[in-house]
Amino acid sequence: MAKNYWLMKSEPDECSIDDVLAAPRQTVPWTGVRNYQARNFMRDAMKPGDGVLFYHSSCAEPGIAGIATVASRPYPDATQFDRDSEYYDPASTPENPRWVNVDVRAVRRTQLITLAQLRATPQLTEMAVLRRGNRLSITPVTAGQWRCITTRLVRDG
DNA sequence: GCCAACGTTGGC
DNA sequence: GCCAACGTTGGC
Repeated sequence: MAKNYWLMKSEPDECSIDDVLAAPRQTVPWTGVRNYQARNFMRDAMKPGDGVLFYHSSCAEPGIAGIATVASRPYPDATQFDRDSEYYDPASTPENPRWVNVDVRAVRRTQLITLAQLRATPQLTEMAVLRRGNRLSITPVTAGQWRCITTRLVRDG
């Protein structure tokens, strides 16, 4: 099957692209997703090797800060069973887990492409993350959008 | 801190 | 199944 492409939001205060690059094997488990639509993307559509635009949100300069890749199949999110975790879900059981995550491996940090720059790019006006009121932490990216953005990154660093 | 937008919850 | 209330996200 062909590669899919995704945009994944992370608050840099929690986990920045540099944090992922500094992690063992430059890989982190993408835990804590508690939205069904975002979960379903991981569970049903993501494959190892898919391309990821690493987006920094809820920060001074929101935008795409790096390139990453999906590094595992989906598996149960361990934080849902951890009573001490802010992501603990008492309604979920190991026999019937509600939440899953994939692993994400950072490929490289890039020059920041700001939200304003994304909005100003005519080829990107249809990007899901730019839609009004969008709150999804994981959104699909088309091959054309991926090409537009990564080409720009190759050109500008 | 504000607030628009949207998801979830729970009473009915 | 409806829908109001509430909570969360996330840019500004």
